[in-house]
Amino acid sequence: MVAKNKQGKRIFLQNEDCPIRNVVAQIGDKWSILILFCLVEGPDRFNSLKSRIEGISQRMLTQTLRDMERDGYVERTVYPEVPVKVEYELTALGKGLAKSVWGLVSWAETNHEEIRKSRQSYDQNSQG
Amino acid sequence: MVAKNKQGKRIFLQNEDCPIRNVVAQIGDKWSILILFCLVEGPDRFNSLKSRIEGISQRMLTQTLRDMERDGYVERTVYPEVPVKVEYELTALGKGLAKSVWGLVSWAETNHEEIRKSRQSYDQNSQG
DNA sequence: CGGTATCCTTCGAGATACTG
DNA sequence: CAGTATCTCGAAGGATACCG
Repeated sequence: MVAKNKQGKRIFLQNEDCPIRNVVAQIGDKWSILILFCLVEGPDRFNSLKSRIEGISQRMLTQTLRDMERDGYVERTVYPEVPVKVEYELTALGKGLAKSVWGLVSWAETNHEEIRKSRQSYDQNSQG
Repeated sequence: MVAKNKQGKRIFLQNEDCPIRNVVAQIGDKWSILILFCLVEGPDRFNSLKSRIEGISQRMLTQTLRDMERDGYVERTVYPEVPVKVEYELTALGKGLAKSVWGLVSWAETNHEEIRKSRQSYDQNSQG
């Protein structure tokens, strides 16, 4: 499962060994980047994240944090207080990811309006 | 629908006006980036792309190309020969996107192995 | 050659209820 | 507080057949 250039040379994989699929597809989900950028500011707790990211369900916050922990982007620390307190913090890997995603995000912010206009004009022309 | 920092300041939207969701979520799908990088090398035809991107179905190639055309990343040109020839080519916007995605992709390639190891160790520890 | 149209399965993700 | 367990629904995407 590979993509090739015109000379037939493999350019990258798309299976489970593919860096793109393993990184981009993972953080391309609905919530990962939002969580990533919340945690860039510093460690935060479960319910604080939940309230900062409007619209996320408890289930998806838990699941996305677990996936990010599994990938090594996030470290989870439990403080055995009563009631229990759990903090999530970016690892060095997570900070590196955030930094490298930032270029794409700022490009998106810069070009968002042009993209929106392109969609509008495309949708208008395909009405007739 | 916004994410906020700890002071309650909005940091970005997650609804239809959100640059991140509108760009990252779109190209975070299963095929967009693969197509994007195939077209970075130059214009290409439908069936050529189909054979270069192993595993993609005709349906998904069409659909993803249409979405990319709608966003303004790709320009579609029909040559009324017999049989018909259709070429897809990156626009300036598409080239800009490719360039800004490249940073993330190369980060992914660099750190892919570390991520893989993190997953392995996470999965081992959660077995017991 | 370059598509559409249709069917069908899988998976992401919201809602809700319960727990240490 | 910080989760887990189910249920459910809609969208994503593969397979297949047909078309200009």
